[in-house]
Amino acid sequence: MIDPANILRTHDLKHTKQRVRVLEEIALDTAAISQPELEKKLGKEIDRVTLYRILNTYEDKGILHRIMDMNGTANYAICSASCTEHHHHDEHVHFNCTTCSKIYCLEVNVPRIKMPQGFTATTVTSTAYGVCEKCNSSAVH
Amino acid sequence: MIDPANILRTHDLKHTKQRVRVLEEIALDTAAISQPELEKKLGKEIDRVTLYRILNTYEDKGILHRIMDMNGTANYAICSASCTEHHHHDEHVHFNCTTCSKIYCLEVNVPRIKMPQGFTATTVTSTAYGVCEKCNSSAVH
DNA sequence: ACTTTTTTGCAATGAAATTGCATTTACTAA
DNA sequence: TTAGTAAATGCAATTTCATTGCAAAAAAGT
Repeated sequence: MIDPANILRTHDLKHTKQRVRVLEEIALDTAAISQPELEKKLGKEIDRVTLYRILNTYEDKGILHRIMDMNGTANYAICSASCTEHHHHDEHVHFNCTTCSKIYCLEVNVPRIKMPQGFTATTVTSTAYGVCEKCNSSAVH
Repeated sequence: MIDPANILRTHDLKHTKQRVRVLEEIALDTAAISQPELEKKLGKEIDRVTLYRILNTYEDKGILHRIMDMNGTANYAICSASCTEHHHHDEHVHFNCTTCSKIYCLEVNVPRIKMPQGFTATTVTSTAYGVCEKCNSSAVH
C-alpha cells in the first residue's frame, strides 16, 4: 500500500489533509480514477478548485500520471517509482474498459516502434480498448 | 487528393458548402487538425455549432477519425478507406509532435500486444511523442 | 417551381476549468 | 509553545468549451 505522508515528504510537499485524502482515494483502486469521479467522491470534503490544483501539482511532481480517455476526460493513477519530476516513465499499456470505462495501467511494456525517417520519438504510449477482467467475469455466461 | 463531393455522395450526406469546406480544410495538411484550429480557420464562414455537428457526423460515418491529444483536445484526420460507419480501423501509430503539437497518422501498424489474463482487447492504439520531420529539419544545427 | 426533409445559425443554457483574493493552515525558528 | 511567514485552501467571479431548442435557410426529389 502507499503511504501518503511519505510521498508528500519525499516530494517536498506540505502535508495537508486534502492532499492526503486525494492520494488515499486514488490508491483505493488499482484502476485509474477520473477527475469527475474524484470530484464526486471528494466534493464534500475538498473544494473543486483545490482538487484541480492538487492533481496538477501531483502530476508536475511525478506522483500521478494523467491519462486522457476517449472523451478527453483526465484520469489519474499513481506513478510507478521510476517517474520523476522531470520525466514520466509512462511506457506501459493503458487498458480502457468499454463497459465500466475504467482505465487500468497494465504491467506490459510497449514494444519498440520504428519511426519513419525524420521523426524522433521520446515516448510511446499504448491504449487498448476492450473489456476488463472484472466486467468479463461478471458478464452473463 | 480527396474529393469532398464524392465523399459526401458515398456516405449519403447532403452536399452543403459548409461540409465541403470542412473536408477541404482538413485535407490541406497531412497532419491532423485540432478542433480549435479548425474553428479559427473556418469560424468566419461556419458557425461554431455547425462545425461541431459536421465533425460529429463525419466521425459517425467513418469519414474522419478523432484523436485526443494530451490536453484532451480533439484532432481530426481523414480516415483511410477501410473505415466504415460501424468500425474505425484506426490501428496505426499517431505521432504527436511536442514542438508544433501536430498529430500525424503514421503508416506504421500498432504492434500486437498480449493482454493479461481476463482482459480482452478489441482495439489498440499507439501514440508516440517526440519531434516531427518538419520540426526536426527546421531545428538549429 | 413546389414540397418535404435536412441543415444551418442564433440564442440560451449547461458544464468544465481558471483566476484573484481573503482566510486558513502548515512549517520554522525563537 | 508560540509567533511569524510562506503556502494551500475555499469562495466568488470569470472564462472557455460544448450542447440544446428552435426558426430560417438550403438541399433533393417530384
